[in-house]
Amino acid sequence: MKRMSQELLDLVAERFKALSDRARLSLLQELRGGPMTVNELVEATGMGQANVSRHLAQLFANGLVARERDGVFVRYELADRDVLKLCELVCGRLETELTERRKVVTGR
Amino acid sequence: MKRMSQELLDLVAERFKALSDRARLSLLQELRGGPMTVNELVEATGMGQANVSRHLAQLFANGLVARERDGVFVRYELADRDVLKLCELVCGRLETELTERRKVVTGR
DNA sequence: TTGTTATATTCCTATGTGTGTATTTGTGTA
DNA sequence: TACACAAATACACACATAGGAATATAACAA
Repeated sequence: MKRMSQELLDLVAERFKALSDRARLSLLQELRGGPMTVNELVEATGMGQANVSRHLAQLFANGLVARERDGVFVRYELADRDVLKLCELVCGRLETELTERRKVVTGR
Repeated sequence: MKRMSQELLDLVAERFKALSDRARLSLLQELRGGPMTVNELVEATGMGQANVSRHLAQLFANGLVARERDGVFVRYELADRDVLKLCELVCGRLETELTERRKVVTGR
C-alpha cells in the first residue's frame, strides 16, 4: 500500500473537481446520447454559450470528453465509458443511501 | 436512458466536490491502513488540527468515512471499499494517460 | 467541583470558482 | 475581399472555499 505523491494527489483532486459541478455533470448527461455541438448543448441545457464552452474546455482538459472539429462546428463526446462508470458509482451510492434514509423517515 | 433531476445532479456534484481536495484525499489515503483518531491524522499529514477536523466532517457528511467515539477520542475510518474504488478508477485513468504522454515526449 | 486533553466550531482573510456581457478567433461562403 | 455564424476568450463581479488562530465543546480523571 504505497502512498501517493503530493503531485499525483493534486491531479486526482483536479479530476474530481472537474466532476464536481452541476453544469458540467449535466453536459456529460446530455452527451450520453452521442456527440453534440456546443450550440446543441446550449439549447439542450439552457445554459449560456460562453458558459457551456468554458465547461467543455475544462472537461476536455481533464480527459473526460473528446472533441472534433466539423467545419464551423465543434462536436464533443464522452471520452469513454469509464467516465459514466464514475458517475454511476457515485449515483449507486447515493441511491442506496437515499433509499435507506427514506426507510428511516417514512417506515417503508 | 433517463435524465437525472437537477436535485440529484447537485448531490452527485457535492459528493465529487468532497473528493476534489488534496487535503481530503490524503486523509482518505491515510485511512486505508485502518481507523485513526483525529490527532493521529494530524501527525500523519502535518495539517493543522482544525483543518483536519473540518475536512473529516465534510467527508463524514458525504458518507465517505464513518466515525466512532472512543472515550475522548474519535476514530475515523473509510466508509467502505467503494470509496477507494472511486479513487482507483481515477488513478487508473491518470496512470494510463501519463504513461502515454511519456511515450509521446520521451519516445519510450 | 476543577483541570486536562481531544475534537469541534467560530472568525477572519486570501484565494478560487461560476456566470453574464462583450469581444475575439476560427471557419466557411458570397 | 467582406460577411455570417460557431466557438473560444477577456473582463468584471458575486460567491464559495481552504486555512490559521482562537475559542468552545465533550469526555474523562482527580
